[in-house]
Amino acid sequence: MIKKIRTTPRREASLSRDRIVEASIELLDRNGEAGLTFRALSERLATGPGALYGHIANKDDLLIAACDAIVARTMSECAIGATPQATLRAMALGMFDTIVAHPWVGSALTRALGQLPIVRLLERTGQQVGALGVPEDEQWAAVSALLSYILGVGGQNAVNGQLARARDIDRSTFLEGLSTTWSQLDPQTYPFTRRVAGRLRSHDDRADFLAGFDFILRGIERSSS
Amino acid sequence: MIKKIRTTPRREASLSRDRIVEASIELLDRNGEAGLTFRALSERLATGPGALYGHIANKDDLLIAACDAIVARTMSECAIGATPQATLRAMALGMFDTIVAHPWVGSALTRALGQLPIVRLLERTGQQVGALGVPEDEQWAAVSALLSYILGVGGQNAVNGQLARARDIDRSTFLEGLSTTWSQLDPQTYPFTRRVAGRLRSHDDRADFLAGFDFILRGIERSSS
DNA sequence: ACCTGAACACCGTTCAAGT
DNA sequence: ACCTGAACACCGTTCAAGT
Repeated sequence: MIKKIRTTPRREASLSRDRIVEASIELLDRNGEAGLTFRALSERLATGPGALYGHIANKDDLLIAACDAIVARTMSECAIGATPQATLRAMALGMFDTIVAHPWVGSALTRALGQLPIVRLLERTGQQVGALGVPEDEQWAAVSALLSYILGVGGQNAVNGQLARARDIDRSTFLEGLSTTWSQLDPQTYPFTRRVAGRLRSHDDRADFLAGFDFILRGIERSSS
Repeated sequence: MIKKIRTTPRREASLSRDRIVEASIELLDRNGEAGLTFRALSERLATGPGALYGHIANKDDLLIAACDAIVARTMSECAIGATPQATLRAMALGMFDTIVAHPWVGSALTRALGQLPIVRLLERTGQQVGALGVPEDEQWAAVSALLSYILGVGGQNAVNGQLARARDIDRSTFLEGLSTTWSQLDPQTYPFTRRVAGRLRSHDDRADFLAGFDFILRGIERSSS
């Protein structure tokens, strides 16, 4: 007896939350936040848009789940340093780099208030701040400052990346344009902005990020000693 | 001769960018980011959705313009202090309060990279950091740290506010829920989060914000002295 | 029990037609 | 020159019907 030949390709596996999240990440990485669509997603998974609602609550839920998968990976990969400061810096840089690689993670994080991806960051930050010797009743302030900063820069980098994709401008031409716009501002009301306009093109986001993180660390150390 | 009686109400004024922005702010304040719709907006202005495109480029442009109107007002209202530190703190608190009052401003700001509302913040911050005595080549790092922090907290507060509106939960019941969720996490992997869960309900966002801002200020002072 | 996909109630944006 | 508003090309989400 001859084996029956399939006319439609076999589905890789049955639909599951994990497969949906994995496919979402691919779509988000390829086309940014606009690339995640229930129609595109269901096509990729060879099903109908309605089927997805059996495994996820809605689009927000899906985006946060995708974000959490990426954050969990970053947390497990970034190094534990010799000192709490080093561990915190490694985590911060790890997040910076993943947001550069997956800009949509930056905007997803800002919308995940209190949810799992944020809790992962909160926990690691909290443990290291404790190890730093900050008294218990000052730990929350320190942790929320560090986290707010990471999320703030992350959000900026997200725009950076999505803007770069939207118009398919490369980063340096965008900065070039911003630099000329800023240098044409009124010198009376915008002296500082005009002054930094020139240096905009050559600056290093990653170094600036780390410098800012170190300001906060130093401020924390100073206040608890 | 009898005056002709109008059958439709007279338009207040002809369509203009300012009137559109003003109406947008009212819609955003009333119903959040979801409330700003070209249909709702054109109805409010007694015109068709297409007419708006004569005065604004697209929805993003409109949102940033509305955001800038609010930020400009805040900048002009917040006090100039006796010291650069005091002025910076007043500006930061002014932004915090306006974002609490207009949560959509928080998310609009994050998407306004390099645009007018950001430039207003950048300029004032830069001038005060200069007055603080930070050497020229370290000013950019200090300014971008302070700004990233403000934008980071602003983004969080925006979610806070929009989340409160979406489900019409009040803030304390939301924190209550988060507090119980966090306190049920695995004690082995989430000791810090569990520990702070209890204090979540009673904490003061505004005080935390200021404490974090002061960490950065202290870090800046320390590194440049 | 789970999937399917047409249908619903929306969006932002465009553009021929009007004034 | 400017406004009008139907039309276009999409969304997220639902739900009767299928298997």
